[in-house]
Amino acid sequence: MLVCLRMNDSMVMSAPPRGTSDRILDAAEDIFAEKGYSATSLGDVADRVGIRSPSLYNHFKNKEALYEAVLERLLTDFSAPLAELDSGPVTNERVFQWLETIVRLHHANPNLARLLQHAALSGGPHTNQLIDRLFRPMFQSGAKIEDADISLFADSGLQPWAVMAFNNLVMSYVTMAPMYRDLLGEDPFSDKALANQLNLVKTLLRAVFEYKGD
Amino acid sequence: MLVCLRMNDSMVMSAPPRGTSDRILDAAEDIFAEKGYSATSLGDVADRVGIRSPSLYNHFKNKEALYEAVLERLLTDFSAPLAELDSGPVTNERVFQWLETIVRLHHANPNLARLLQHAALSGGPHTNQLIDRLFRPMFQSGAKIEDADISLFADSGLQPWAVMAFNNLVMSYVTMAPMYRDLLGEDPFSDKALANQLNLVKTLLRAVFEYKGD
DNA sequence: ATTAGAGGCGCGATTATTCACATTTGCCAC
DNA sequence: GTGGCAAATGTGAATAATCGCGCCTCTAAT
Repeated sequence: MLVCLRMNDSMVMSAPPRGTSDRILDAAEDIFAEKGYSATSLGDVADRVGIRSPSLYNHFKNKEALYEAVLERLLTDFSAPLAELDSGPVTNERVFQWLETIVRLHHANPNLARLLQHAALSGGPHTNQLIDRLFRPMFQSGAKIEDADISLFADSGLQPWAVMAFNNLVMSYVTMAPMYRDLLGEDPFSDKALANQLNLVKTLLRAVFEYKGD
Repeated sequence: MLVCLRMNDSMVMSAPPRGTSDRILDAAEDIFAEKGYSATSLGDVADRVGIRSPSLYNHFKNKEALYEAVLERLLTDFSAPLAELDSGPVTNERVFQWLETIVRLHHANPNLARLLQHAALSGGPHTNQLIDRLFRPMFQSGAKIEDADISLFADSGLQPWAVMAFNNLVMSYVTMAPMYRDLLGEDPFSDKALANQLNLVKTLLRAVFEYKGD
């Protein structure tokens, strides 16, 4: 027996405004990020969306295509803010901006870091795609270093490793978050924790800049 | 047709000296570290050992018990060298030793870091066990900080976060190793890379110690 | 001869994927 | 509005592959 045959405006507004495809992407992103590609079952994804797993195939060709779509959406979200920082010479100030940007991005959505970590661990075929889109721009951007403070690691050829080290510092905070919660008894994604992380990581960067070698 | 009915001494020496149980542990450790618990199939483990998967049950009760054994062996390997550092007051010099020790340990066997990262990502029931055995001793060891240089983060309550940051720096180098290989074109586990990593991470620590705040 | 350890067989559960079918939705002529 | 039609989107059933795991047999070394 049907009670309501027609929807009025208020019902439209209270309903989730996102399409099914987007809701599938949301659910799949979370579960892929948590369990990795092969341990994720399409049944789990479908359950979270509230549909049966065969219905997924109305929106995505197969599991691999769903993963690619999740990755694509994440990469575009992260690439845009980072591309802004790629113009002009690399200065002391710009490095601080870059660091603060990636900290805030990964706090706002931890899933890219988690997906990347899964890919790196398994060494699967998705690894290269992530490298090309996220990391290679950081090194082959024609950006020249002009600030003398950054020359600490430049001499010894350690600079790319140092950049990756700071990047890992940020990403591992996110991928280790459940452990932080249990170990230190604090929500690692609270505003307070974000401020802590920003403080810590910028202090570290400042120490590097002000440390004039041995 | 059997050609050799009895083994002589030279044959014993040329054969792998380890028992089947140990070879299973070796194989399982690698595969668990690579794919995580649920994505690891006992068939893969058995294949690498060179036996059929039901034979595994002659040595381990089930998949979970095999994982526990792998974890136990890794934890004992890592706990011993770190326990040495836990006696006496925490000095500047001792922190450098701790850092060098964990870098060398994780280079010698990257699997613990990978296993830990998988556990942290999935937030599974193994996480707490790892926390208790690896990290909690680092914080609740009655060790008192005596060296004034370490007081940088002590005031702001950031110290445990700073310790975890340096720890993550080391572990993420290992868990991201495949990505380093593709991105920088170098073997991340070569002796040269180990020296690089030690140089970088100790420079960072020295910078923190010599940086006297804002 | 006893026994540890390996192989073969197969059950039951889960997985990705397909297919045939039901239902809803957007749209257009009237 | 109304009727109808096609496309989009849902469902249950079925398939083939894989997985963890138990049972039984065989073999080789003590």
